[in-house]
Amino acid sequence: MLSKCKCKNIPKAKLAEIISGLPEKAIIDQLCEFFKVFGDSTRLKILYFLSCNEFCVADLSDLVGMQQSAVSHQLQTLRLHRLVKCRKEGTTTYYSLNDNHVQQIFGIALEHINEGFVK
Amino acid sequence: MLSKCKCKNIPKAKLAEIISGLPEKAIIDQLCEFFKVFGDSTRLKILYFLSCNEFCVADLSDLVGMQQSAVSHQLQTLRLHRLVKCRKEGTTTYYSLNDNHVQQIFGIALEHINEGFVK
DNA sequence: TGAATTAATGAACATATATTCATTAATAAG
DNA sequence: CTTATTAATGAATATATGTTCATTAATTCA
Repeated sequence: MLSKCKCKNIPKAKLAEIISGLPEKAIIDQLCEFFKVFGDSTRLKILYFLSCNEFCVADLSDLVGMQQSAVSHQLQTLRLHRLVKCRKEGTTTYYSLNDNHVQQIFGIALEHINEGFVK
Repeated sequence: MLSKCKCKNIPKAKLAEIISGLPEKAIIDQLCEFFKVFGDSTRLKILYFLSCNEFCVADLSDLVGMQQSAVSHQLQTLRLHRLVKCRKEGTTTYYSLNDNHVQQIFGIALEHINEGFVK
């Protein structure tokens, strides 16, 4: 490990500890997928609106200004990642947030963004 | 707004409030970009290692098992998003975390993932 | 000055992904 | 039963993005 590198200012024991502390691939992949979900403006808008109230697909379509199909596809990925849940009433499907972490995540992200203007 | 929708179970006043509360495009785009940075396994690994210690590019290249160029490109994006900072010493560049939110974000994301197994 | 080392950069390529279009499924209403 | 409505799905396309390869820049050392 670290064959070519000249950075020897870290004890081997600590280095081994760091390497063994790397989360296993499955965890990293899940983290990755989780963050990817937030990395799309349409999904972010949907999540914002659902953080205010439950909405049906047609509502969300209007609100985010995107076709029904596009919104439905995005809701599917949000569902698959358990960020939203839905209940059906006749032919309409009402979506709502399923994860209390969404708000926290947004808060931290906004802090980071705001710091960009301060610095 | 909400022309075709039958979901009238929300007062117009509240709806207007919700719509006006939508963060402006610039903010959403920034949020989006911020989360995209975390949506890549190579970058996640880099961030993990940098959360333990500072490392030079060659180190990180070995640690994440990826070519120097790939790591350098990813470090560039991490730098552009102010998640890492660097200091130069001769020809080597040492990178370290620049954002105290990274740990928090990871924590919340891990909570979400773990809940997936409980439910 | 010239060779070696480390990192950064640019172009090309391959893959991933968001959107659109068209269709289907499911339910409600006439 | 037929039509209308709402949402979900699949295929196709266009765009975005990560990695590699090749090169360049900057610094150190002989």
